[in-house]
Parts: sequence; C-alpha cells; structure tokens
Amino acid sequence: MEKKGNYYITTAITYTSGKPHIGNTYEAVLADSIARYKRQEGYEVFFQTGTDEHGQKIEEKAAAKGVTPKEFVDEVAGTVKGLWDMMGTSYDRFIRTTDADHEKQVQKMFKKMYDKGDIYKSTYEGLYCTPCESFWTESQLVDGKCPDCGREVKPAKEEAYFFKMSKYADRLIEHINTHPEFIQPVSRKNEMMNNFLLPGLQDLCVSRTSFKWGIPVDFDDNHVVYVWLDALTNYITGIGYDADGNYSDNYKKFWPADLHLIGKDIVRFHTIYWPIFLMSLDEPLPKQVFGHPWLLQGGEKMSKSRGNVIYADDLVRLFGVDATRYFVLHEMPYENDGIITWELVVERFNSELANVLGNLVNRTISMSNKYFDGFVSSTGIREEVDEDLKAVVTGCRDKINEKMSTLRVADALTEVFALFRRCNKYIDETEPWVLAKSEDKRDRLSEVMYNLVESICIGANLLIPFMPETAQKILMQLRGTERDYDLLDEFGLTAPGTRVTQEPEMLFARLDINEIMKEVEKIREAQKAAYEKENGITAGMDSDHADSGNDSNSTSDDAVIDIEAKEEITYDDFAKLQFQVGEIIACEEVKKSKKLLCSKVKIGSQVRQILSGIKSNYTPEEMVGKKVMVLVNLKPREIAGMMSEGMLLCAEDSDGKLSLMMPEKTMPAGAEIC
RNA sequence: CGCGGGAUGGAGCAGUCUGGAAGCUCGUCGGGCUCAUAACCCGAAGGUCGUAGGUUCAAAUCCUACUCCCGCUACCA
Repeated sequence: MEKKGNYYITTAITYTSGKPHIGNTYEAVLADSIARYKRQEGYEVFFQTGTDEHGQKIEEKAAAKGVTPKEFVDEVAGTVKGLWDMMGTSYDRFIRTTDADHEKQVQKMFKKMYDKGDIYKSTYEGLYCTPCESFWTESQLVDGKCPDCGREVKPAKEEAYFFKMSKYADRLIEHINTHPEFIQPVSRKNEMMNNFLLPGLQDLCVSRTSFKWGIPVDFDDNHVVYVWLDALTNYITGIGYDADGNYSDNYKKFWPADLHLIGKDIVRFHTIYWPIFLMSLDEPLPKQVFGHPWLLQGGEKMSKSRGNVIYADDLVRLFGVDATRYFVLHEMPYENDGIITWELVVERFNSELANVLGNLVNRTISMSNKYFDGFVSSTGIREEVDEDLKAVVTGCRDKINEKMSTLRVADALTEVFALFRRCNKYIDETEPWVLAKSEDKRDRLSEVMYNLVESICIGANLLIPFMPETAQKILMQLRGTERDYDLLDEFGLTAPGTRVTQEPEMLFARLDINEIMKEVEKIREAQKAAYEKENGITAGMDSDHADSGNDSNSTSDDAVIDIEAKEEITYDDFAKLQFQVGEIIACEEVKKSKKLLCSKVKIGSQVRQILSGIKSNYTPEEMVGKKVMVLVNLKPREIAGMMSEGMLLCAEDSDGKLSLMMPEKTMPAGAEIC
C-alpha cells in the first residue's frame, strides 16, 4: 500500500492530581481509534499522550499526603499510563512534563521568548496577604480582608513575567477567520472569538513565585514557568522540537500537528494561548483543534462520596476492553455531552455486541461447520439477493471514511454495525437451513456461506480501529486475514479452501442486568469506603435510595451519623461563642445565588441581616416567624455582595438535608443559649 | 441579569449552521423463522420537536420573550 502522508495526533495531557475517570479515558480511546484508523488508511502516524505534572495543586496534594511532589506524580502518572495501556491505546510517546527533555526545552523556549521581547518582566500589583503568601484583587477580597484567613491585606508588588498576547492577537484572528477548520466544532470557534479575542487580549502572567513545583525559569530561579506554557509545549517537545533549531527528524516530519484532541473546557488554551506561543517561536500552527464533549453520568451527580464515579478499570473488569471502547466511542455524541450509566452499558452490550455481532459470527461458523465441515468456497451460484449485501459491504469503507474525515467516530462505528446487521438480514433472506434440505441447492448454499464469511471478514477489518481485539478474534475464528485498506471495497478475497474454526468461541456472552447491578453495588461500596478512609469519615446510613418527596418522616429513628471529631476545646474557647434565639421577621431569596436566603433576624432589640445557604431546604415564606438558634458574635462577612451578620444553626444529614435548630419551648427573641 | 450547554414518541440520541413531508438504536405490541447467545428477520403502535409570540407559501430548523434541566464558578459564616 502506498504511503499517504504523515499524521500527528495528540490528546490533552492528563493532570496528575488523581485517578482519571471515564471521561478522561474516553479522550484517550477516541484519539486511539482515530490514530489506528489513520494507520490503517496508510498514514504514518505519531500519536502522543501523557501527563501534566506541575503546579500548586499537586504541590499541595503531595504535601497533604506527606510525599514529595515527584513521588506523588510518579504514582499518578503510573496509574494513568496503566489505564491507557489497559484500554489498548497505541500511543507512540507517553510524555510527562517532568521528563528531562521537556523541562530543558521549556526553559529554552521561555528564554527565547524573553530575548525576543515577547516575555517581559514587570510587577504584579495587587493586595497581598503576608501569612497566606497570596495576592488578591480588589474584587476577590471579602469585606476588604483576605478571603482565606480574614486578615488585613496590604498593597504590594511582586515581580512576574508577562507574555505580550496583544502583539499577536490580530494575526490569530486572521488565522481563525481564514482557516474555518481550525477550531471544531464551529460553535466553539464563535465562543472564542466573541468572548476572548474580539474584546481584546490581556497580557498573560507566565511565571509564578508563590510555589516551587514547576519548571524554574533558568535565568531567574525565583520563578517557575506558568503551568499552561509548560503543558501546551509538550506537543512539540515530545516530538523533538529544539528551541535552537536543531529539530529532530520526527519534528520535521510531524509538526505541525494534524489534530489536537481536547476536552471542550480547555479550548481557550489551545486556540488562543497555544497558537500565540507558537507564533512567538516562529513555528507553524496546528491544523486543527477539536474540543470534544463530555461523557457525563446520568441521574445523580457524580461524586466519590456517593461511590458512583465510573472508572474505566471497573468497566473493563465487567465488560472487557473492547466493549468499554465500543461504549464510549459509540455513545458519545459529536457536539453535545453524552451520558453513561451502568444500565446503558449493559443494554448496548447485549443488543449490539452480543446479539448483532457475537451471535452473527457464532451462527455463521456454526452453519459452516454443520453444512460443509467448516470449509468455505465460492461456487459462483449467485442470486439477485446477493447484490444488495455486496453493495452494503463494499460501500462500507467509504462511508466510514466520510464520517472519520469529519471526526464523527460514533457514526463511523455505527456504519460498521450496519454492515453486520445487513449480514443477519441476509441469513434470513437466504434461509440456509432450507437450502440444506435439498441436495441440488448445495452449491447455492456454499455460495451463501461464502458471502457471509467474506462479508464478516471485511466488517472485521473495518472494526480494527475501534475494537482491535475483537476484530482479531473474528478474523482468527473465520481464518480471515487483515487486509490492505485499499482492498476493503473489494468482495471475494477469502481464499478458496478456507476452513473456519471447529470450536467457535462466544465473543460476547449476554449479561444479566441484575447480576451486573450486584457487582456495581460492590464497586460503589468499595469506592465509598475508600473515600471515607481517605477523608477520615465514617458515614452513617446510606439514604441514597430513599424515595425523596413525602417520606421525610419515614427516616428510621435509629439512623445515625458519625462525623469526624474535631480538636478538643476548653471551656474558655466555648465561652467565646455567643448564641441567642433570633426571630425571623423577614426573608427573601438572594436572586443571583442558587443557595442563599437572606433573613432579617430580630435578636433582642436589634435586627440583623443573615445569609444562609438553605434555599434548597426552606422557602422564604416558611422561614418567617421561626425562632431559631443564632451564632451572634461571628465576624460579619460579605457574601454574594451582601453583608451577613451572624449564622443560623442547622443540623445536616448525610444527604445534605438541613433542619434549623429551634428551642423546644417558646422563647423570646434574644434569649441567650448557653 | 456570573459563564457555558441542553429541552425531539417510554429510554438514549440524530436532524437545527444551509427552512421544504419527523429519523436512528433500545424498549413495547403483533407476525415470521429455527442456523445461532430466549438470538435473528418483518410489521405496527407511540411525538402539537419545552412554552408563548413573530418572520415565511412553508419553521424542529430563523427572530423575540419566557419556563425548566445540566455542567463550571461563586459566595452555602
């Protein structure tokens, strides 16, 4: 097969703050299927993925765990790589931003941009909180104080490096306008233009001094390089870019990248900052950035504390690698977010993989063995009914190509399954078991079986990029071969004398939803336990399954909740707190907030305004008239632009349901609680 | 008025840019078949395309307003 050219594809590099969930895994699988497809098509492909390992968050996480940042990221990067390997991603390089070659080049690029004048040293002016070592802007302050510790802040200046974004903005706008394919899907392009480019780009602060876990600026080692500059450049350092111009062969061959595959949340960094950095380096821009949607979990919100986060390794254990690949590839729409639930996975597994594909292969092999002892041969006894089958089968490759060329991977996969569906229909049309009954139809029967085996072989070849293991298993059982892409629109290449396996193996055994849900329950329990262990919490009864609504009284009396114990305090500590009964005389919603209610509370002769995050549990109407327990000497604080002068006390259950504390007997507003 | 996305038969989605007879998979019901993993094939029922207006010969599609959901964010003192 002739070589069609080079193709460089990347995924975003995964941030190593924790184990990646199914959404991250989706991206790797999506990129892998595209990479495999391009290879099959005849391109020389370089597929890069990896991990993004610097930054303050990681420094903090490592400290909390009592390990060095490097130890921390080594472990997480290992987990990520392990998952990617398990999913069969065929990357050519797994880059880590802590790799020596990457770090060295980042330093050189930073220097190059600095020497060119695109990066300049200036001062970051803001309000500084010394104990917290943090800068804040005016708008971040709470009541004029540090939002973290509440202490005084003072105006201060700090040295920092800035990148002159504005210098390249016009060029970038021009590029985006003249290259409509650059940002995909198109809706994201409009978003970038309208929100960031057209209003004007601010210079970007590209160094930090507030933490150490980053790549040091080599000519000014108080500073570390901003993580996005560090992370984005992986796309060129990974293939051998050199800031001095000594490019590797790979770099010359593969840059500019054909496709950066990323999540829709980071489109901005890839379509604004990254191209501008490249312009500064005088390197060509990537050809396309595709911001794919997310795979979300249906129903309840995904959270570790509820144990309902879906991870790839659990899916693989229950369904296998290819079924997991099939699900994420097939279920992810092009532009909108997709949904994943265990029930949906089982449904797909049974109806598409087991019924349509697995059963087709199985019945075909079974008939070949029964009627011809496994031997497959074309006799040339054709009938009209064969034509449509052949047309569908030989036309499939080009249909897939059309979908893949616009990155409609889910649709491409659907085309492959349309081929298998057509085969099932063909069996019904030709009724081999009827042909088998008359000896004079034997040659026709042979032809029918040949057509089936040949069709499935072509289908299996087309399936390779998406489900590589399954495709190979099918070819193995049919004794078919991997074919050249250019021959996948030709019918009749199964060699005479081919004999299919005598011992067919089920590709996908149908699953029982109840059995699977039992396993899922175990996964949830384990996940919840792990979460609680990690966070030192012992959860009480799980009330996730309680019907919400009118059962608020049905919560059993013996339900208990244990929470993490706080440090012991002295009576003096306690005596500092002043609690009083407050009567709510007015209450309204805080319009721009989802959670807050603003109450006017009468305490003795004064009336205070208090904000509380209880909108989901109480309406303003039902609040009025209640006499509640108030912490009155809490320092007033501004929340959502309004002052809050105290705190209403509530009990909270494991579902987050709140119940206001109220005196058991009628008490006057202002009565002290002690 | 924080940013962004969504609302299409019971479920999950396509179609919306570029108006022109509402489509796919699953589920349900009926039929066929028996090679096969209770599978496969055929047929049917089921939708005022979130609501209200507007533009048009024609609106799921364009315009305006509204409602409800979902991410992120922020403040649940």
